[in-house]
Amino acid sequence: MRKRVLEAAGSLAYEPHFIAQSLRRGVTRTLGFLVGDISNPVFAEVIRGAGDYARANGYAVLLTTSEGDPARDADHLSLLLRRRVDGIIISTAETGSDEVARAFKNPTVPFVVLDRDTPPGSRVSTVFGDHAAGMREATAHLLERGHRSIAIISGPDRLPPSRERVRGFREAHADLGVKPREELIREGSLRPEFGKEETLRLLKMAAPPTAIIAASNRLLTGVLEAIHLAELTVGKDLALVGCDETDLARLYVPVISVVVRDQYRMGAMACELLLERLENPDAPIRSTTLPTRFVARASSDFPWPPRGSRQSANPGKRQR
Amino acid sequence: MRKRVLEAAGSLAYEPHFIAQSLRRGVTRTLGFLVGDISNPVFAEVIRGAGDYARANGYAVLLTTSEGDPARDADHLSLLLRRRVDGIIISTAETGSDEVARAFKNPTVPFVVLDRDTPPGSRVSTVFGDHAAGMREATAHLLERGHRSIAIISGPDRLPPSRERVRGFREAHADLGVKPREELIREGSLRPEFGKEETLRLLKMAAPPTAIIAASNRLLTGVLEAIHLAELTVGKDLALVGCDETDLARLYVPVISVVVRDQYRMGAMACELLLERLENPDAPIRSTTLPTRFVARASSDFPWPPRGSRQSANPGKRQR
DNA sequence: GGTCTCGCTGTCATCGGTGTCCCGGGTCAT
DNA sequence: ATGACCCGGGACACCGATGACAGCGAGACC
Repeated sequence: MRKRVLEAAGSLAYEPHFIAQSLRRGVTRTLGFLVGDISNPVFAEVIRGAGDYARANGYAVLLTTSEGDPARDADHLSLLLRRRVDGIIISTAETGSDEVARAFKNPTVPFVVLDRDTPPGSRVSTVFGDHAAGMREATAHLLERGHRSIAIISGPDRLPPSRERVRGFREAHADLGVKPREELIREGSLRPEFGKEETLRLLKMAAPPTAIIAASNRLLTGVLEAIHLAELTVGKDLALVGCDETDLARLYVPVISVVVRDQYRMGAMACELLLERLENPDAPIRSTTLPTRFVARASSDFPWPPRGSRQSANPGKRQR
Repeated sequence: MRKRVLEAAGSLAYEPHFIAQSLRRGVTRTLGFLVGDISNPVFAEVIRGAGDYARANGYAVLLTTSEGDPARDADHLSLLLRRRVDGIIISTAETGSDEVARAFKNPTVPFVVLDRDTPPGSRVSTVFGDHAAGMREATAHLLERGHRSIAIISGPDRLPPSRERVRGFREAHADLGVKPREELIREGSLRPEFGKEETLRLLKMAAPPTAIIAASNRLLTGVLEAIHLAELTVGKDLALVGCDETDLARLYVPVISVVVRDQYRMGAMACELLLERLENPDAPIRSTTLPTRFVARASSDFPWPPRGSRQSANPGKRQR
């Protein structure tokens, strides 16, 4: 009997009306994905990871991007809720918004937060990258090669990836009993211009750093711009380390060492945590941390001071 | 009276149930966006352009990506239709799929096709970039600087951007009455590996090209890899031109000349054409072409043969 | 006073799927 | 023979918004 019905349905090319199903079941099988900054190339992979996982489980993804504007975060959040998405993956703008914080504390649908702090009392799952570990490796690598004046340019302290990267940087110094020079730690913003300005400032110092760490792929572009402006050469005049596997890092000359994370997996993991809670409403809130790894390359993998350089103990007097 | 009702609705925080509205009105105010290749960084901008325009008009965007697999194109297309999107923007994989072609001929919702051929008899709007014009400029620029052996590495002939770029390349030669060397025109695939292999092959020739044009941003990464492998230097041993404003092009040393298009506008335009047909069901099918422009930079903007080079008329014997 | 026009109210069907309930007929075990 | 049980089938309510329509009372005008 069942078979006969299915056959008939097949021959008539019957497809259930998705909207009617949604109305009846009270479930749309649609997820919202709110990214703060889609112009960051690494997000393409996160989106792909989340989208693939969602689709494999019969969910579709509504994508919105707030371009770093916290007010838009809130707008898009309510837009997604109005559209009755079943759950939301969110990686907000640099600055948080009150409305978003409120939504975290009293969520109407399950949330998964990506690499962002959640206010105390939040009832949301989280996925973090273990950014400190990779940066610790990277810093250790530079220290081992002889650098003692390492600069790190990072985003604002309130963003976990930025904060954790600085933490890893400090830990690596502590591991070796070396005191980092505090004036070389520049935290502020993820905008490439910040990377550029801070690098220019660093390079103008009496005792400039011998190595620079750009603690985000977007900062790296600014740092490189500044290095070009200063007419210095990476791998010769100074060592450089970036974050994330981008075309730029892979194809720059010299190839740039980076701290990498598995973006695709982050997206898929966020989606997994979300679906877990959707399929089983009383599943507990979970938090996951995914590893990061340092990849040493020509931009930093050489002894300091370089062989045959006229570099003194004070690295300030650099030849061109 | 009307005011009193609205006030009451406001004070009760009443929000119409989106799904019920969709069912009743037969319209979801949701668009589908199917991109063939989301790992291409330029798509982030297209997506942003389309998303912004859609949102400004009360539409949301369901994003799916087929990662270059034509079978997935078809799957995702039917997925979008099952979800009752009101219209679809589509930039398919490299190879077309029969099902997709059929959908173009007999669309159940309005379609806008981005930079892709449509089979004869299609009833869809299209948005193209004027890739030939930009490439013609780029080629003329190289010819003016003295190059007579210019190679172009492009995607398959069936993709309009690839095909048009080669066309522009030929036109620029014809404009100056110069015959391009046919063996330097390499059409095949957009995969970076193709760019790498073809570049290696070109550089091994008895009379290698003095300038290389990578006719896509993804090919550029492969071309650069090959140039590094061959231990040549861009801007000295050969001139290089790429496509699209990427971090890599902007920050490579030397800065890479590129043919650029306004990605954001392409996305917004696609969305505009789609909404035009949604708001007015008997609006005619429209096609738009958006301009491209060549930006000359250090990687190509120098006379050939370079000053003080021992380069002969035959550019094959290159010094390192 | 009668008629006409408004504006407001309440009722109902519809969009399409789906869970529930009930009924009748058949099978099986006791 | 009787009750337990299963299966097919029909009827119906419901999800929430919304367009249509009828009914009704108030005010305007002749």
